Amino acid sequence: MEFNGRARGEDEVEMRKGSWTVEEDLLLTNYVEAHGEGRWDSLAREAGLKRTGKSCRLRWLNYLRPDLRRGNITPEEQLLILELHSRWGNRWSKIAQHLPGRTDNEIKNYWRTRVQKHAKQLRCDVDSKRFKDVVRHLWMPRLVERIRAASGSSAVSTHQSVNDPSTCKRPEEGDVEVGEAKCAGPESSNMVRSSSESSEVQVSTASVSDRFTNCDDAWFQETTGFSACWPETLPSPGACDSWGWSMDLDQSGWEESLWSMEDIWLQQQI
DNA sequence: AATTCGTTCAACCGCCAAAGA
DNA sequence: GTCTTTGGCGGTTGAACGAAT
Repeated sequence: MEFNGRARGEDEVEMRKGSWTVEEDLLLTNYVEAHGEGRWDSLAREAGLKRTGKSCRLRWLNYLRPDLRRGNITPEEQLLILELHSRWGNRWSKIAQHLPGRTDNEIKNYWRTRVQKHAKQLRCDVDSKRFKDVVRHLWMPRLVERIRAASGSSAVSTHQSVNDPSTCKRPEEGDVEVGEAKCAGPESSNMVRSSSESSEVQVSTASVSDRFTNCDDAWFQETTGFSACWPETLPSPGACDSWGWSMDLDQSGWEESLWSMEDIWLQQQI
């Protein structure tokens, strides 16, 4: 355990750093439950914790508060993160506001460990158009499919629904507002509202997936800023280099069961 | 069994803006 | 108007752990 000294008036208070002990967690939890959040610096002192206010705040928000959601990021949450990140970039706290029980730190870690890993595997920058296209055309449809499969409804041919205008459906009057855009479909139970940054935003995982399977590229580009450009003909599995990718997408573990290039190629042939 | 390597995530750091003195 | 304190945010680090060799 590390300490750092800090002058406070006449007192030289030694601040603890590093991992929190069970006793510290108890002290903080009991104090916050009795007195509420806020005034973290004085809270730390009054609770008898030799920690900075910032450290206490972080510990409470990221680990101790009772409404935290534990466990793996679900496909619905993944889809929402991808969607919101495409809109807002690295605004982790803003994104976290739309995932109840998840912290900005958790989402940031998810992005860095999972999403950036895929970009690295594809040998492209996470902010590049190519990677955004992969997210939009491979990853998100796959997530939608998984969500639909898990919910028991009939799976939609994602490629067709995204790219064939005849099967696409424009949002209609009365559909649910999502940011500046509209989407059709039922609301999920974890719908949240935020009125930050002047424009009211409503986002739900279900509405995002519905919108994704029901809408066309132009509309998607309008609402997300993605420049959709599904290739006219996809390369065969053995010809990935024509897309500039030498990565073997058949290998297992590309976001669990994310589509292999062969899956996509086969769909193209149907 | 021991060692190396890769991944995950809790915690820290630095910067910035808002509030208060 | 200026300085100080406080809290919030995004970026980064490092310990812990599991998998691979």
